[in-house]
Amino acid sequence: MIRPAPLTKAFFDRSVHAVAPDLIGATLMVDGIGGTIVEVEAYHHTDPAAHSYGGRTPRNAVMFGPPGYAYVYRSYGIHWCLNFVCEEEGSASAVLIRALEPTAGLKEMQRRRGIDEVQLLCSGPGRLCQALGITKAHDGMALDRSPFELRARAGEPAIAVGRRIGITKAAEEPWRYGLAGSRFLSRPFRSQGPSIR
DNA sequence: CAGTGGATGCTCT
DNA sequence: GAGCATCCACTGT
Repeated sequence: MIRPAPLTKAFFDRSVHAVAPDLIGATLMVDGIGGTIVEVEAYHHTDPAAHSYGGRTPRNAVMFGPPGYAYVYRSYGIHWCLNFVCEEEGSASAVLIRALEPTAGLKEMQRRRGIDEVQLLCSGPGRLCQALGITKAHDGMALDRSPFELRARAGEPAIAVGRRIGITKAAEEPWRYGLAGSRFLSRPFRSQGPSIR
């Protein structure tokens, strides 16, 4: 059996618009718990919706560092959100991880989330961070080392494209990517949507 | 289902 | 003091 290749820093050393769709179908684990990435959003440094758009601050500092690191921030005072920092001409871009299909550590995820429904364990950026135990402590950690474990997808899945969720600036940009037809998305994509691959 | 509003904390102006 | 890259509970069909 062929084991999928680990995602190295070189994988993230590309445009965020290339990395984001390539993450669909990849495996994300934290301390052995996680699943398949089924939904992400790209935030380019020239994008008004990106946290880095207004320049470097203490919160977004990791985005201005090298690619292949986790950027974690607090959302609405309650939730954590996980991003993967990418390279774009030495600037500050990142991919927001929005949903996983849980495959490993279901019982622990259910305990952390306080629910049993597998469908709702990781279907949303806040939910998946709670399920995987991601907090501010993971901000700035390398993605190619423990506790993170990332593996490339096998095959070429059909990828749905649509507008990003929950933002007001540049809301019309089609920079949300999902595994077409997945039951684990945070929200469905419009119809079959425009699809790539 | 769709729509609404509250919880809650931190960052930046 | 405003504004969130969210989630959940609740309402009304």
